[in-house]
Amino acid sequence: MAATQDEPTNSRRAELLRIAAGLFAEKGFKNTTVRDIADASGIQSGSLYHHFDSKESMVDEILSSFQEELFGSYDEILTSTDDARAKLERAVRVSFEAIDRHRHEVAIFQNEADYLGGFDRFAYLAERNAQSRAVWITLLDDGVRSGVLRSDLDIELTYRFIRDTVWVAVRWYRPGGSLTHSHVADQYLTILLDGIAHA
Amino acid sequence: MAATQDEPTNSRRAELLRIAAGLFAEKGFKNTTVRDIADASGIQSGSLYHHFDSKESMVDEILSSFQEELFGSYDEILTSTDDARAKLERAVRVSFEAIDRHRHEVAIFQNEADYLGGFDRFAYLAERNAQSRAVWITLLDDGVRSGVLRSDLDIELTYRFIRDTVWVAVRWYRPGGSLTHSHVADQYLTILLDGIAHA
DNA sequence: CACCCAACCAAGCAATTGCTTGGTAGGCTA
DNA sequence: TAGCCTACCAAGCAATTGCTTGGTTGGGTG
Repeated sequence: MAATQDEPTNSRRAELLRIAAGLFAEKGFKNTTVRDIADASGIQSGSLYHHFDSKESMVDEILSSFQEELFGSYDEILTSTDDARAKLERAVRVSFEAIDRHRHEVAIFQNEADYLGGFDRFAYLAERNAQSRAVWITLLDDGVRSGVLRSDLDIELTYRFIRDTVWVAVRWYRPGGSLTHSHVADQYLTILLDGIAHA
Repeated sequence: MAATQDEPTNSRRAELLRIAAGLFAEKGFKNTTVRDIADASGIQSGSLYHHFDSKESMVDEILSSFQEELFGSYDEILTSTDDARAKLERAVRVSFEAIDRHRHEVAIFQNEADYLGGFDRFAYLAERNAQSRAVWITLLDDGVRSGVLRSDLDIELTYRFIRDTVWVAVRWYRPGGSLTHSHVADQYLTILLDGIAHA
């Protein structure tokens, strides 16, 4: 797991990471060459190695710092005093917010977690995945127990459906477009909670 | 678009395609080398070129023949005499069935359509995408018009949610596992149509 | 028996890959 | 003014890539 040191003079470094994240998200990690990143940054490929150890270090920093922020938000929800339904709604909204503010990072995680997870260095990705599952299962269990959610649900399957549908939105959602992330979250919660069938 | 010629002696060819599909689905297209495919097939990498023009030809055949089958199923549904709700349910079930029977092909399409779509040769992927959208939008419109579905739905967003949630299941669904594709379809339709909230 | 042909091998080529090396420009500081 | 440090360049290396080439094998067919 990479250290995310926000030292005074890392603006250039941070910019290079942003550029790399965009390329990784768009073309895939392996499919993006260090020369691609260098070209997009207006420097030579070798110059990247003044800032970073390797291409792997770049994704590492991109992913780990994003995950840290995201799970901070989840923790806030879990420890809040909201009721089960409000917590579930907040978790969904926070996720769409993450897509809005960090679409490159989300896309990279969605597309590359399987591949990267194979390396020791990225073992934390699997841990984060388990942690995320724990959050959602807790929220769903609480929902059923408190009578907010239907009791005939297959919790495990429901978790997968929510997780997948929320995060896969990163494929088409574009910040600044005609849809805001909160509008998308509203619509999604409507469908998820009450279904699309006429009452 | 590749011709899918089922000539008498193409068993070896078909087997190589199946092996390639598995690798493309698991590791990605660009991330799978012709040597990987050859190793998995027990032959030399050069020998693949006795059967296929190029690595691209292989995905091409894999994807185009799958798409042909899938859209045949969709057409059957559209031209059937079922009511709006039954058609929608059938479309969902057919999709989960496709995941069950052709998970490699589905996974490849989900993961590589963006990348491959950039090449002229794979322009048909975008056409198929549009065709698929037309199918779902038609089903949803009919549903709203006939009163089966709620009229306050954002049809475009609803389409995206259904499409994404259905197909993304290929990431975790495993044929022969504890869940059958029809059980998954049942649960999904329950959530989709009636929601997860307590009535 | 002579021939054919599908299926393969062994070797290698040109391009692309991640990364290394030795050096330089220019702003800041003691 | 001397020294230092950040950010970079120019060149290239070893490995890997998709694909080509010329040749071999062995089961069938006339």
